[in-house]
Amino acid sequence: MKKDLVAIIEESLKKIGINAIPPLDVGVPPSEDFGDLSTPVAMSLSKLLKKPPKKIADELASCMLEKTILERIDIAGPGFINITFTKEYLYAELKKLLESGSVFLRENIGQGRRVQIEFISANPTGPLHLGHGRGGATGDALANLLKAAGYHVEREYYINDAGKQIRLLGQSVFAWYQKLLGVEYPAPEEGYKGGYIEEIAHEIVFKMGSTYIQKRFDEAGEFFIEYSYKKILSGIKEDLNAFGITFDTWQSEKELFESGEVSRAIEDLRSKEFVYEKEQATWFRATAFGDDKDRVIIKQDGENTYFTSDIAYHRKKIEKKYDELIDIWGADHHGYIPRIQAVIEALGYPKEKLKVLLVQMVTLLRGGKPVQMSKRAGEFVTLREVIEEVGADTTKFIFLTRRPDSHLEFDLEVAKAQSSENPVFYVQYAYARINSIFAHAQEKGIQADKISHADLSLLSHHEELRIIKKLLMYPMIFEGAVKAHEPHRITFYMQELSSMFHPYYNKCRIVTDDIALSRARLALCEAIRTVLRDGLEILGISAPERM
RNA sequence: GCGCCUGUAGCUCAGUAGGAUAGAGCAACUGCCUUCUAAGCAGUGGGUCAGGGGUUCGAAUCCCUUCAGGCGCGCCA
Repeated sequence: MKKDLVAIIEESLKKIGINAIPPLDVGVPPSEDFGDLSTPVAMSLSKLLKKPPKKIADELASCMLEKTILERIDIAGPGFINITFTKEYLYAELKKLLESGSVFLRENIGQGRRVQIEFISANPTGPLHLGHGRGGATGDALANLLKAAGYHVEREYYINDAGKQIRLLGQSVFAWYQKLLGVEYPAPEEGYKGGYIEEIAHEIVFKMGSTYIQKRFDEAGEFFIEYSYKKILSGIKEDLNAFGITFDTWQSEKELFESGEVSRAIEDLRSKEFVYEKEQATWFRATAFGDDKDRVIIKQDGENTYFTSDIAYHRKKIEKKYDELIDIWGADHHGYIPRIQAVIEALGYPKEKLKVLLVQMVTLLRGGKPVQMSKRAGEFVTLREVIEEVGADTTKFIFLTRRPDSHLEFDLEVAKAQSSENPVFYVQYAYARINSIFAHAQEKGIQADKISHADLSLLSHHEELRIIKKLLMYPMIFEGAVKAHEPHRITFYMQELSSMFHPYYNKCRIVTDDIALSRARLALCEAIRTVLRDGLEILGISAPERM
């Protein structure tokens, strides 16, 4: 719909002698009475052409008038050009939608370009919490969205299975293990304290007995570290499975060290003179690329920082020649962006190669009161608990009705209480309802194959035309969501479409004795179902056959 | 102190890359199930877009500033 109009406007602009065509702004007017689509192009050209907007609009309109798909062209307000399509055009486009389904709905914006999206990447030192859930829902939906738009998308989870935190995890479990066997052993300072630490220790006692009793940590540590993080990682994978999120690749940090990629990355930067020694430490010259200060990569004690492996990790990613890299981070890591972009540039790539999408913090509430969370103290509500309490679809939907950069209050009581009237069910119910209509139609003997040949011109009710127009706007919403990397636009569209379908259902009976009309209406339902399915699939939310 | 994000209806949030009369859900109130699913429908009320300046044909949106909240500013991750 938008594409056709843009083509017409461009052609008309040329006719009135404008060849340098600016990016055309086409949108939906504030009121349906104004028309189907609208453009302020006459106003934006006014200064350039030194003519009043209305005059330009008049000239454009007279060129556009000869187009047969346009029913009406109105010039309104300060110079808006409002256009209304003919019914014939709407029916023809609806027919295309019915015939080609997602091909019609999804603009091929990616053209096969390769994108990698890295998200969640929570340390395997404890279970996932709600913040990871938000990052997960967002990353997964964005991946689905870009894939639907013709990108070749890979989802990656980066596993921080090396370094200090993971050792601290092993020590925490080790201390519990000794304690369970009656040996007094000090828990590490700043160690992990959740109940899951004790559980893992129990498991080790059960499996290994007293093999490691009264050993020193540096004798037994490797076993405890490995066992613990692998256990936690498999728990994370189960949680992700319950949340309906999958990854294509899992990159281990440890492996980056073992394969020598970390040292190669450092040597690479050193050879470019972006790495130097100072005060018994090794530094990366981040200030050469606009960061506030240089950053340590090898500490005085000879240990690497987390940043060191991140350099190697991003080097590895960038050398895989993706067209675009997207990292999704919690907003508390925002200060880290200049540093990692400095790495990208130091490696000889434009910093735009990596896009970091920040997802804001989630405040978890129960009945309006904040739930205190501290990972190390072991006090937190896990993602799994939230999924079990309010449901995966509802949880995802709540995340996907917000912009990523909005601070989110997630009230467990509200999410649960609204459950029966939650907008997610409103959308899913529309889908289930349509299935039910089709089941009923089949009982009445209206065959599905006849629906595709329905006489769509019988869809003449005001409600029906509104719905058709809404359906035809989907590609436009889709395109906007893809370009802005904003899946939530799809969510809002889904709600709007559903809010047209339900009243229609109540007002106009779909299956009646009038076979021809029934077929036409079923065809419309089929189109709605197609769009709902497409949108829900992108959001990663289930489309239930019945409810 | 500096940096990033946020401030829109009682609550939770949208507002399409500056466009027309600022929207939705929830909550509140009134009606509707012998007909394809009432997780639905029809209707009512609800606003100093945090405050103040500026940019221009036009600002919730861009710039400056004040206020409020969140998060960062490690040889932690």
